[in-house]
Amino acid sequence: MQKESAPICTNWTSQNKLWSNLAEVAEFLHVPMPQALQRENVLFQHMHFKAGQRIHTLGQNFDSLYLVNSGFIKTILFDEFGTEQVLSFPMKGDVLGMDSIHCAHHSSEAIALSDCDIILLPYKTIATLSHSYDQLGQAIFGLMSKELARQQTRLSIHGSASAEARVAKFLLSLSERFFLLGYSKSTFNLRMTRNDIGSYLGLTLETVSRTLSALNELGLISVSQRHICINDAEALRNLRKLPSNKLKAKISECFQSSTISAWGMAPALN
Amino acid sequence: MQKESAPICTNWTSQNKLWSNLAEVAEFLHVPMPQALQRENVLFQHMHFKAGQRIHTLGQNFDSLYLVNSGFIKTILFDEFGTEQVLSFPMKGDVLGMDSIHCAHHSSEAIALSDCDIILLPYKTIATLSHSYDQLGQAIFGLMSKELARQQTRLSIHGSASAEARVAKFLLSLSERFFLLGYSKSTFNLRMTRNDIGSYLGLTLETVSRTLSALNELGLISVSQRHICINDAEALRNLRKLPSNKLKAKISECFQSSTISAWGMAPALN
DNA sequence: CGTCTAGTTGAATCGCATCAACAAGCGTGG
DNA sequence: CCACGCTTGTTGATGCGATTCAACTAGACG
Repeated sequence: MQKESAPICTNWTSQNKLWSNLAEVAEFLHVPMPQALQRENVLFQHMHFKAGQRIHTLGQNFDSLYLVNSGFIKTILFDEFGTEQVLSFPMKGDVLGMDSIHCAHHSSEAIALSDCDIILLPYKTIATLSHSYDQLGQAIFGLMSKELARQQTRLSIHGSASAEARVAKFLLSLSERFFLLGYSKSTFNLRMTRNDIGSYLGLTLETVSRTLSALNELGLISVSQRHICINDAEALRNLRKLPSNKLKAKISECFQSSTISAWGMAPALN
Repeated sequence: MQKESAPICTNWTSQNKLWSNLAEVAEFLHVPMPQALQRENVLFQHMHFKAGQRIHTLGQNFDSLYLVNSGFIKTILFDEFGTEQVLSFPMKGDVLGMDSIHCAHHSSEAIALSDCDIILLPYKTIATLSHSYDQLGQAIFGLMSKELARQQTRLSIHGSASAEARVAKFLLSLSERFFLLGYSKSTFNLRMTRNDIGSYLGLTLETVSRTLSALNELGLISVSQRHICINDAEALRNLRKLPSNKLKAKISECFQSSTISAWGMAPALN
């Protein structure tokens, strides 16, 4: 259970500023880099944020996209009554701010959940570069499109899935993302509070807590505070809903045994 | 209550095909058209769909965006268990298919809710044009960004709002969109079923039906089948939740009068 | 005429939110 | 050091709101 004090950043020096050239950014975005542009001398500024700081705030002028080089972030939206809704948990390689391109001001906020190193991609620069460097423009199209598709599947989850299924899917998606970044897919630390998770999933923090406890009791995961260990990814994937409390009560009325084995993979039960 | 047999299309002939030039498409997308391109002779094909037909289907090769010239559409996503989730109700001026740019196949389906005239915007053409015609590329960025922002507010509604508030917001947004297209903002026909609305809002069709009835009884709207008349948009805007049934029951126990006036604007009640 | 789909309405149930009490972790300051 | 407040997380009891199941009506269509 590593202390967070040793950051994983590669090209990190103790200064607050650092610059990346176009080739580095291109690699980050998985865009092929044509020879003709190899000597383009555009530089992109890095910015450093401490945990809790805002990368951008509601209403702030929009002039730049943000590429996450290291660290963890949450983005939030405020509804008409001022309550906040968590939209995403960006991490290394993700791009923020695309939802604000269409207007002059940011419609959401982004808050660092840990110390972060962020690369600024001024929108004007990106737009200009897209001329001569069409693969970049296409890459941005691709990024936004993927983001749209992700939001759509989130919507469908919000629409229909049970609390258990939502939490399970959330854990699996984190697991997947950590894996793609080269970390363990089965054990990791949550960077956000139960409240944040609840907001993200459309649940209350109590429900999230209870659900994690339930999955823990079933042995599908092991939870202790923010440390998560996924024991049975397949079961999580197939999970629709846990047996209802009433059902549980009835069953445990019958079998007074204290160790009741694997229920929870509900396809059979539902 | 007009028959639908008289379409509103302007440049419609009885043929199934028709072509638009770049200037027309640009105007549709509200993109300024530079002189240099005035004589660009790109043509965009129209396609005609009858109500119930699919504009594109799940898994179909992606090679084109779709610009709605007339008619009403729903787009749907299938979750892992095959149940469908309504994603949007595009109408005149909206662009479909942007969620599939990032991969070779459509991840969703689009179904015509009425007869439709659709302009095909081949993605390759758009991408190529974006070179020389940078405002077009920016416009696409803008469209996708706006779509992202819209999805985000939908997510936040799904997360927190009551059934009444969701239905109210839905009606208001339709009203707004009709208004922007030059139709009445207060009276219109729904083109989709209660089931579609429910799926779109994350509710069941019964709940939608009940909610519409309730709003009707309160006089905020008038409903009769698919015909909607908005009587008090302001009240709809401010609506958080209706008084609970239990509360209602209690109140009507006390006042046995049959005409109980305007409750429903719940800010005071919540 | 019967059949099918769309919509309405009622009654019962369930899942999650709400309210509340409590434990654990953590920094602060006496 | 412990006392203190503060945030985060856990767990229990209760109730509301939306779902579910079901019966019924109204149109559309052949």
